[in-house]
Amino acid sequence: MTILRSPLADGSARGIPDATVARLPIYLRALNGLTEQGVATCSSNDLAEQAGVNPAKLRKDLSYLGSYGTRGVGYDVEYLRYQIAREIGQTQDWDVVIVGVGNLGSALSAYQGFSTRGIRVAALVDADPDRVGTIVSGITVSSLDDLITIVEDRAISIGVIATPGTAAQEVADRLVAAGITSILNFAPALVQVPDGVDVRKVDLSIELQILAYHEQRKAGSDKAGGAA
Amino acid sequence: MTILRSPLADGSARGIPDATVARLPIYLRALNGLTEQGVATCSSNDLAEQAGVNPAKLRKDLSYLGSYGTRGVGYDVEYLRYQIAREIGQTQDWDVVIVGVGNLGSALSAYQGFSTRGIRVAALVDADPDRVGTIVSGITVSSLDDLITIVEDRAISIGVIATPGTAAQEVADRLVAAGITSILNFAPALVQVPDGVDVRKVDLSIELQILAYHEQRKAGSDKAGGAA
DNA sequence: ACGATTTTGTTAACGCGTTCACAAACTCTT
DNA sequence: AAGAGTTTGTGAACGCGTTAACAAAATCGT
Repeated sequence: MTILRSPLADGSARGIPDATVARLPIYLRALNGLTEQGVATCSSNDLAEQAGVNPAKLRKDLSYLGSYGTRGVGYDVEYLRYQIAREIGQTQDWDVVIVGVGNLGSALSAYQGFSTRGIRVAALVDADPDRVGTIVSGITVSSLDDLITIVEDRAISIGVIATPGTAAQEVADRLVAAGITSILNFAPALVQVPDGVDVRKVDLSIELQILAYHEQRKAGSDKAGGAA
Repeated sequence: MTILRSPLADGSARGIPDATVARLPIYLRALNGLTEQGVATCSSNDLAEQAGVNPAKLRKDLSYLGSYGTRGVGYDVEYLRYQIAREIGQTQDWDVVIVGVGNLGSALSAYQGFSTRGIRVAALVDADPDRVGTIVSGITVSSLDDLITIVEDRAISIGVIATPGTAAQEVADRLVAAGITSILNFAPALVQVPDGVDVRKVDLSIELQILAYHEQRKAGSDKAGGAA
């Protein structure tokens, strides 16, 4: 239980704010775009525009990583790209296991965007015996009962829940029991996990419901769409 | 151009914070769960636990809508459910058009969670002629060129981008031209839209990259996984 | 009827994140 | 070499969201 936070013991910056961490992949993508355009150097203004953020915010975010720019010049695109990639662990590939090979799980397993961002779908798992053994996106679907073996053998630390909401907690428990310490939950249910396990939630319905709220607000000004 | 914000002219509360709006669907789901369990009344503690938030936060959120609870008693589940549903526009169904019927678009069109949350996939659109005319989730795929007609005929105000990143801006432009005023963007690219159009972004890779960052942090304590 | 108990609605403090503004540091021109 | 022009890195102000704390208002028990 080495809980010691080690405040900047080595060179690496520690304690990067969550909001910044969430933006680093965006910067990385923007830098990749600049590289493809043949841009070798960029200012914080350039990069901020590419990433769709305030330049000051960008600079502050980068300052948490270190001083990788040059005053009066800007940032070396390739150098900064590598530094961010190293910081967020994208110098290596991360294996993930997807639980639930329905429509969403299948789509995720085929998602093109993962491989270029250091994410590799290493295994597919489903509870339905009819699905076990079938091949999806080139991967043979395994049984949920084999989860522990799969996770241990391939040293997987990230799991994705793409099941119905009713199965989410059960799956989460099994993932944790298998040694998974990070979970991305697409199921419309919140899962309880022990300390030390990270959970992020993506809720497709809620995103649309939020948009619907704003739509109603817009319409309300004109036609006063009351629930008469 | 009635930009007047009308500070609580009628009964409806105005200016609900974004963070609160994002949680209202969660409360709604929690309330539905309580209804299914046959619970008729609940305290803020009960509901907050179901929703996975702080009770004080829940009460503050609800206070933006009005005073729908009873001191010493709690909230009537059905009554509160209706009030929230009305506030976020879920007393009606919202039609959405999904652009891009690849793996992700197909999965979204089949997603069970939408219908129970007032979201109805009203149309599917794709630029690929081979896909146009095929039937996906019971819906005939239309051509991207027919977008304007579809949106106008069915009075759709919400669009979903489920295309590759390279097509995202082009699709967004077409959606806006067709009259769409809210966009949910799944493509790994940021899109520019004029004022008055809301865009929300869901980035599947980034969610996993954020988890990978934390995984690296965890592992770093033990094996100092340096990029030597 | 009245005090004890429960629970909401709200105010105030706190913390985090964003943004501004500017000194430090670099390049370029003359 | 020195000043003008750029651009980074960061300290400070600001704003939003979260949380704690408590008064107001209802029920319950006697």
